Amino acid sequence: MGTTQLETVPEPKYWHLKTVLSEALDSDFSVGEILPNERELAARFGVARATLRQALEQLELEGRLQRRRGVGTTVAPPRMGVDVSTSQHSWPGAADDAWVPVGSALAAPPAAVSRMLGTPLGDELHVVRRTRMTHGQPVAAELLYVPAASVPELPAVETPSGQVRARTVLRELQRLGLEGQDRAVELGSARADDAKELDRLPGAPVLVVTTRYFAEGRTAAVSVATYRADTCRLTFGDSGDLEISHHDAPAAHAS
Amino acid sequence: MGTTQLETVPEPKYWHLKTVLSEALDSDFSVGEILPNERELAARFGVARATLRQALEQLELEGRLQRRRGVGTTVAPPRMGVDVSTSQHSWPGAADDAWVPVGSALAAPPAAVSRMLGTPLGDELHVVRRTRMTHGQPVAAELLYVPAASVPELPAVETPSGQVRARTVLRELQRLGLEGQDRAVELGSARADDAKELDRLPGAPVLVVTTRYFAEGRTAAVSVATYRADTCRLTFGDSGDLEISHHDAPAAHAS
DNA sequence: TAGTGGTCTAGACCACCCT
DNA sequence: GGGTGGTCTAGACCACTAC
Repeated sequence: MGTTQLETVPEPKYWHLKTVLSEALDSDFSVGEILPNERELAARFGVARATLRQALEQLELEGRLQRRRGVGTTVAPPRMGVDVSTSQHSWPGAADDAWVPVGSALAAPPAAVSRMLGTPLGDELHVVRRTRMTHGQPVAAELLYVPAASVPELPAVETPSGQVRARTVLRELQRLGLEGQDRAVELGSARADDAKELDRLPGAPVLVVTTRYFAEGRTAAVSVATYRADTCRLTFGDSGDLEISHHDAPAAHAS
Repeated sequence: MGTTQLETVPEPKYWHLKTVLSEALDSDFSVGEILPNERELAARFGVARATLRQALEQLELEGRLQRRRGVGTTVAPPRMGVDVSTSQHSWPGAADDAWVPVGSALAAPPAAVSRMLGTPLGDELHVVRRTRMTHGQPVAAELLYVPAASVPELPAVETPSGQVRARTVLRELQRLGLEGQDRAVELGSARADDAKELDRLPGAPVLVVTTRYFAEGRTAAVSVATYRADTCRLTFGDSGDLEISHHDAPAAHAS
């Protein structure tokens, strides 16, 4: 291990701060413990509050910290594994899969969803809102888009328009023979309504899971589920008990 | 008494700004086009540069923008779908799966990896670095951890320690009968070395895909792959041609 | 060398939670 | 009311890229 590096790269302060804080979290704090407030931490490290906040934001993004306005900053528990495996060949709302129907209404979907469903842009369809709970905490908010053609038996009149109607739409869906589904995951930021559902601020980072359900030779429904990125690790397969601490642990670097 | 409360909730400036910019991107700009610089944009909207930057950061997080120091801010193309489906029952490096071996060395893995492999903490093992290219762009950097027990035929001496050795380790891996694998996805921030590989700044948001490979009744190898979160949408199944524009499009809100 | 985004500062005020 | 994190400002300097 030769003394390789010159002084070439001045590391940003917030980056160094993040490292220091991360190590402090490992050694001096336990889960749930609250940290000193931002003004004091900034003073203690001799930086501006904005700089300190940049470090805290990174740590929150990595799921190490949890910050709540009016309360404080606490050490977050390890991320929970949330199973999103696609193996189960069943419609949403079938065996009750930890999702709780919240409501339903007729509305026009975003353009991207229209495209996937092959419905004319601006066409209204059933939109079912559901929430996924794990350990008593909301971890995901979902919008399920169901074209009227997929639930032909459903009365066209829109009377209940609430939780009751949501259950009705889901029940009607089960009639269709599910032929397959596929899934995509990407990073997004929470819309205001999803953020509220997830107990986060608007713009919070989320993992967006888009699922297409196939039946009768076409895309019969589309689900857009937003998972809290700070608290969730999405698992595919039987890796639910995987325990990953943090990706930024001291790493082995291959040349 | 029709006190229809307007504006009881003042929307943060950066949030409103993000919305305005997002719409402008849709209507007035095309992919690859460069935006006015930050100082001018801030002046044009009558906000401080820091506030404008908060909006730009959000848009970059959502994959709408791309910013490069010394160059400018450009409109990003839609995210590319990257297949990470686990169906293919093959070891990494088998049918050459768009991954390019970069190097290999002996090193001690992070604690979380040791735990998954069941190797003593601090034990050295083979660490293979690979890069995944798509459309000529690097989209992912991977560290593949292989315990010596999984490649018994490999000479213990560490001579080549480069790309040659990486290929050797991968070739030896194929000898084992792969019994299964599972996968987990979570949000992380790029370490300095991964960031360099991905042509991003340290701390850039990445999707971390952790894969466990099972053989001979145990976990025979672990892969930690970090994908650029700004440019990639991870797809599972045959949804590679899915085209999702942006999750924040005008949405239908169910009650 | 000129222009870009990235980092940093030292303040101020606001929204929210608790007691 | 007192304390927390969230937003915002108006500057300054630095690192990088391209010409």
